[in-house]
Amino acid sequence: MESVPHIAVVDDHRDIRDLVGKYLTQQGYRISVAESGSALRRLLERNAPDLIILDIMMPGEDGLSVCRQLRRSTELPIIFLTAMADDTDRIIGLELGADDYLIKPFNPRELLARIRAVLRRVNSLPPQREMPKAKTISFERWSLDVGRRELLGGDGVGVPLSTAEFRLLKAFLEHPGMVLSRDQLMDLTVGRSADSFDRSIDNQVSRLRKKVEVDPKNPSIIKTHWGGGYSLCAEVERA
Amino acid sequence: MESVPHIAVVDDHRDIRDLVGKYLTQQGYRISVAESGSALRRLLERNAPDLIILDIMMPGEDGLSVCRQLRRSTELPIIFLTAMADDTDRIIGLELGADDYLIKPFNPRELLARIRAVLRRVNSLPPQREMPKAKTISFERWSLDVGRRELLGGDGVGVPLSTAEFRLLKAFLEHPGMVLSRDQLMDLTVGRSADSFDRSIDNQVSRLRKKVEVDPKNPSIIKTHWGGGYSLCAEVERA
DNA sequence: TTGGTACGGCACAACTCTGCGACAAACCGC
DNA sequence: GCGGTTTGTCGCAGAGTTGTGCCGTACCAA
Repeated sequence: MESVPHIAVVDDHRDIRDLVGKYLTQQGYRISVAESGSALRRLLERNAPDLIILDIMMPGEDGLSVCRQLRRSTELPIIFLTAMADDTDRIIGLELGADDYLIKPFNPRELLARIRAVLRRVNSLPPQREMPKAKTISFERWSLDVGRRELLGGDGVGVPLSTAEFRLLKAFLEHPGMVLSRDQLMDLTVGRSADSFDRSIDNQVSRLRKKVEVDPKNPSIIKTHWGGGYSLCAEVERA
Repeated sequence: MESVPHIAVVDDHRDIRDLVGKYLTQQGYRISVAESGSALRRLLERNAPDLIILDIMMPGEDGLSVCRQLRRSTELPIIFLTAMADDTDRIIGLELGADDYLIKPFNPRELLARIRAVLRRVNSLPPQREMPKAKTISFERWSLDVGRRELLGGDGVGVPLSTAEFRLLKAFLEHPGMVLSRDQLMDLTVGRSADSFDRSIDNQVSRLRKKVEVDPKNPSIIKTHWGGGYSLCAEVERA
């Protein structure tokens, strides 16, 4: 989570999703919403969040079973946010592997504080001894050092990236080959949706191409899909 | 944490200590009790627990300041257990770096569930290898004497560092090359999270640069990453 | 070919983020 | 408590980045 933490809000009530989503967006988080467990699973496939806020009482699959299932495969932090007020419910929720449990009606600032507490714990980075960096993603003749936010050329020369460029490139590298619409790219980089005549992504792509492509006029790495978006066209290797 | 988790219970009321202690012992934990912040500190020296349960309202030093102080030096999980029921109190507690917050009167089973949730998270974390305690860390033409909290120049001249400066520098030296966000730096230095308009880190960086950089206006050791944070840009060597 | 739309790139304006001096609040040893 | 030190806040100036307008070009559908 080098950029903006990404939080998924799962609740069958639109107003709650909107409320929580809006508040957390305001607080600088990137938000995805889902109205059911299956919607959450679709979301996970596309774009895994750093934390999940989960309602319990939902029609169909309930939050507890969603949690149980998530825990089988992941360690994603989960915070229950629900109207069930009974001690026992809280205990069951926590026993299922949730990280925290907050009761509706809730104070948004408390939700925020709890989110931060959980993320703080999850992200606490262990001290590193050496410079050799952990996570780098290689493609073509480049390698992106995610921790250091630096793009290294095959010749070992570093190209400085701006924040937006870094996020954009990271978004591409995390979805290699996939055609990403401007809207998705906006979502992945700044966490807001593009209004219809937004050309900012085009611009960022252009800027990024200038740094990454051999011949920016004839891009070979970041391909344009007319009317669709862009895609990264390269073998990527994570190390 | 080898086999049995060790939990410290800090509360000025004997009955609470006994109650919680007994219950948790029954549940298979190893318990230590302390009736005040200073008692806790003595306990920490002898035998560090895996988790601390902390009351807020205590005569003398209150739980919040105990928490603040603990966070400066450790990442020990802390759960507040207290009668203060106000939202705001909870938020403050969590912002100070606590992991959870439970209100008296409480259901022991909920306490247990929350303890488990926190420990589960902590233990599932990175292999959290203990860093061999280095006495001094060298970089560029400096060496930091960690024990004496003193910065020695190549010419043997010592530069005094304030506490915050020392912590900041240490944080950088322990994560060389990494881009650290203000939030992470807050975490690493004072153990609390930064609210969005916090500029204190900028200031500390500025102050530190004045002591460390050859030309503070054109920093070469502590680099700024626009929109991202700061990073230490130097070979470090631990001894 | 022609019209309509989407994209590329340039340049500039607006904006956001940062550096840092100054000040005030908090802290600390006495 | 008291004076010195340290640390957080405010505010402004300056730096760097990002979005927008514009126009030329590429692409698609008749």
